[in-house]
Amino acid sequence: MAPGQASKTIFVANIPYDVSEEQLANTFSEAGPVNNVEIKFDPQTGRSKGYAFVQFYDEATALSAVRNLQDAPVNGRNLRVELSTDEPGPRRGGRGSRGGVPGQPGGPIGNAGGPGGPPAGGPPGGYGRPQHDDGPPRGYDQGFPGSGGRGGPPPPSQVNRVDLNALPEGSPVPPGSNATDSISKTLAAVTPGQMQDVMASMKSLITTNPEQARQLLTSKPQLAYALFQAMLLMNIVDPSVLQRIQPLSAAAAPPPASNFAPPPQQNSYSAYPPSNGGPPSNYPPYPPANAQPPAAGGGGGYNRPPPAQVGYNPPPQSGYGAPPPQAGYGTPAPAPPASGMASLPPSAQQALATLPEDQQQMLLQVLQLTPDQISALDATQKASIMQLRQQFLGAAA
DNA sequence: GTTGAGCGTT
Repeated sequence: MAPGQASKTIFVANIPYDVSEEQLANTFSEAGPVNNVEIKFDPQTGRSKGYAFVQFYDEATALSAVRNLQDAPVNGRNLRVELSTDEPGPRRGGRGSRGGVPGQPGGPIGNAGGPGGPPAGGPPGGYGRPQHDDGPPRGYDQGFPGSGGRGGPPPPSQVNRVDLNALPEGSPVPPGSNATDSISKTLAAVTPGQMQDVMASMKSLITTNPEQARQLLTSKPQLAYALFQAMLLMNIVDPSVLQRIQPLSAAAAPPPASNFAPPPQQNSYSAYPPSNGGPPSNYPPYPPANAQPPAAGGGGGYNRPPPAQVGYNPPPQSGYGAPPPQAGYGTPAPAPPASGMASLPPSAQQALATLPEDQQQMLLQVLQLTPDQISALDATQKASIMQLRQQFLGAAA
């Protein structure tokens, strides 16, 4: 290894036996995005050995953690924090497929099976390990499933940085329209390619710099809203997700406009606590344990629960109510108004006017469905149609 | 109580 190489991983000792990896992740995310946390367990007793390894995405953050969280009190003990010196890999008996020090850890992720690791299932010692993991058994992983190719922690050079201070304020909402209308219109003027670009960038930011992504989305709720809308348009997210978050949002805050839900704030993605300077928000110390009991799973570290259903699951393929934008649904060419449009509210007409004609036709049909016709559809179709109607008709839906 | 896995071979 290169001389003077610092480790991305810190060694944390003096951890109380009853502290979970999640708590540690939470604690150390104060220094920066945490890649992985692994408390070491005694395989015989199933008990924590009182120390852990916390991996960050870069050395600087690891150093910062050593400085800032040295002696941090956790459940009545003061953590001892040092840069880790040892590698988990090859020196221990096995033939090291992890030889040496990789430029980047290919390590903490990509474990196929479930064996090994500390007994997460049922430690005899009566030490109750908080149950949160399911899925990939290795460590506390950050990152999204799905496309993108690389699952591992990005090298610092690839970490996305957004200058949050340089963001434009956005344009004012035109009179006679509301924010959600404006967002819909803006989206309608964006080509699928652009939309995908934005998605990819956002995904990348979330993956590499979750804290900033959180700040971004929190401080620019219109972005969050637009992204969600885009995901619906692109069939990345099933419209039924809407049904699930809507009551939550409505209960949490009064709707800003007559339309539906504000951006999904702290729903399933309260990843990191505010390190500093973030917008005010209430964080639970760590995600409440109201999750469904996972099957005893997993060896290694703790996996931060992924955002519930909002994965990259391609929803229904066919027979799907919403118009899947085939090609160029973004062309902002103002088409001549279709005939039935007069029956729509002005804001809906405006929104429609930004769409290509074939889409206008389709939307008109959807918007003008009678309740009887709608109720004849299956649940999925109904959901997407309701979504469209709400989008274009607002309260009139 | 204080520096970490083993499986099994493209």
